[in-house]
Amino acid sequence: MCSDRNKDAKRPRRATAQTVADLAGVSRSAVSRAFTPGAYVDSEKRRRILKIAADTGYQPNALAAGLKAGQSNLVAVFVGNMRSPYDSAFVGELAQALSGLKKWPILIDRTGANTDQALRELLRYPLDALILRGGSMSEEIVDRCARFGIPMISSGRPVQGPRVDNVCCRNADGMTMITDLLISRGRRRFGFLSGPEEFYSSSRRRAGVLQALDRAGLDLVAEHPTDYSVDSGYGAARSLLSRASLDALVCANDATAIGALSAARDLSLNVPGDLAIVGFDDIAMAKWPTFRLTTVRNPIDAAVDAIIALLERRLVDPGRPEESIFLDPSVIERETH
Amino acid sequence: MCSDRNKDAKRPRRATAQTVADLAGVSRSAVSRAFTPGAYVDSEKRRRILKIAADTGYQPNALAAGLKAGQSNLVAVFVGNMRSPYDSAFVGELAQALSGLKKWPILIDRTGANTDQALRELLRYPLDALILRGGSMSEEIVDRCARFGIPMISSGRPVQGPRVDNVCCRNADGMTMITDLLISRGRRRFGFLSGPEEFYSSSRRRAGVLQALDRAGLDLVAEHPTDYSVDSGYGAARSLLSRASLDALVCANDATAIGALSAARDLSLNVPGDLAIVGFDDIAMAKWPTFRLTTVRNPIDAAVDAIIALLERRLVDPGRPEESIFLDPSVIERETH
DNA sequence: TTGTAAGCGTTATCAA
DNA sequence: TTGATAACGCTTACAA
Repeated sequence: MCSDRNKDAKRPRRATAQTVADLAGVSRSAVSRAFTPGAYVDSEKRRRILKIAADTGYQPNALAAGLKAGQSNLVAVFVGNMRSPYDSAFVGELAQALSGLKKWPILIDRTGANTDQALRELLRYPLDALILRGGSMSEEIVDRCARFGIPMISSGRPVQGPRVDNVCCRNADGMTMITDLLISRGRRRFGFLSGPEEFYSSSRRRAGVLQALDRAGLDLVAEHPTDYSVDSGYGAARSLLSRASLDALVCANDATAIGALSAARDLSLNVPGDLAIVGFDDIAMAKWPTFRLTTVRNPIDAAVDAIIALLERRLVDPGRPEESIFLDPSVIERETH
Repeated sequence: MCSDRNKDAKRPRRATAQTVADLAGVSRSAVSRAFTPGAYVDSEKRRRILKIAADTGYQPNALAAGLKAGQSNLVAVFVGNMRSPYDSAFVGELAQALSGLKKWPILIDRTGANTDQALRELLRYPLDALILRGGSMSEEIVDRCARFGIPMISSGRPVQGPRVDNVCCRNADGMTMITDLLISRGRRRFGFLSGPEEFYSSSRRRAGVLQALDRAGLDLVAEHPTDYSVDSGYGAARSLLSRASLDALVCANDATAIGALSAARDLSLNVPGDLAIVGFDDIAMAKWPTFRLTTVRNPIDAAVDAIIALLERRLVDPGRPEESIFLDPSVIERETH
């Protein structure tokens, strides 16, 4: 093929500090100072410069500024699965909070074909940090991230490593609380829908249920694994409910609880009359009119606040000791218990 | 393994091409060439350089490379609301597809406090493009984006402007198809739950319903606005169903259809016996066991494919004429019609 | 308060 | 095939 004829139709290069400086009759550094809060510039001159900048659409090039400063203001956000309501709400909140700090989230979805490769490519940018939604990720991949050398904040799975800070919900406590609630309401025959083995949250949540039952002198009557999806919750609940007589079904997350709720309905069980069903996370769907699910709130806002706080501290002092923040879940009583 | 020699030190600066060059006893340019596919380097030397790079953790600094090239490989993805299942699934798919192109999505959520400000700040990066999920955004904000001067791809709301390409689902056709289906099944008394006036999709979807009814010589019996949320769908449906006798309720999206489904149940209406309820989008929840919603598929995969294609073409030839790709929706028959 | 000049880490060009 | 060199656009000592 031949060379393109509209080569001159190239995208116009953006205005630079020099462009503005020439137009304003000042030096390039004056322009830079006009954009630097607290720098020494005659305030009248600054006004003139900013005016011309606005007219020409000039903005300091963040690539050049970042190169100079050794900081990109870019933050990788690595998340398990954007199709999970919890993860996507988490990402939305986080993106908002980061933009307040003028940090920009680059989104990486674990479900991508070769994420490892992609993550490595992304590291060509001198990222300020890597924020990991590790609750929905395997230990292996999380550990790999911790070795990249950039500051990391892991949410949902505690990770040991240099410059790795942690935010984590007290999963076990949450489950103990809600199981206690069910016990106090007279439930005695408990079933449990567990999460994927490789997720940290799964084992902690299971431990919480077992602890509450143990203290009450009760045994788990039946148990079934799930992959945390609605469908697998549905299947697991059907199988469990058809082979055991239960009066309470604790589910490792809301999605499986929602599946279980549907299964109970299909089996003509009365919820909460015959059977209590509870979940964990308090995703948006939990309060939908059809479900009104009693659940444990895994607070996204608190998690995001904690991440932001840890990030700010780490950026101020990169050598500071690693820190972990634990979040308290709370029971949300709706209509399925 | 993990050497932590400078625990008090500032974050170590990353290895540069010079570091690797010195170690390998070659010039900086040789290192650069080793990382440039198809550049002239002795293949043995390249191997040695890459080995040393791997050992030192060297990767070319994307900020410097981008500064040089006048291209950042960064793409802004501006989305209406990450709490909407459609938008978040869209973002997930898009992020995956972009990483295959080595383009990195920076996520901006419209619901942020001062998004306009944030977007402007983000433009300090020489972004390759701005991808806009405009279906869930007002015209005003979309037009503002079109004026930023960087290539833009709008999905879900056609936008006129230089270097603005469009991807859009044939909303009206989809609604016409599903309304035709209901008519062919004998439905005659139609209600409609409309979307927010300021969203482009709302009016198109409404037009599609009206066209099908018109051709069949039917009138819309009743109509109620929503904000596209489940709750507003629930409220709108309750209000509509209590004042009009309907045998079909067409909803402008799946969320409102799901709300309507719950309202119908609470009113002891038999779906689909007494009343058909259908939605639009085919979000993940539409196929959940409790809903099994008949709906119109608004194909995310096709939209993402189209966006990627448009992006590639625009990057190759920035001056090319603007292009629009229209996507065909399809009816998904489940159990509510 | 202002301007000059020296990098930041790359890559493209050019001469060897 | 290789190495020196000149940008890319910015910030910040340092000098004026």
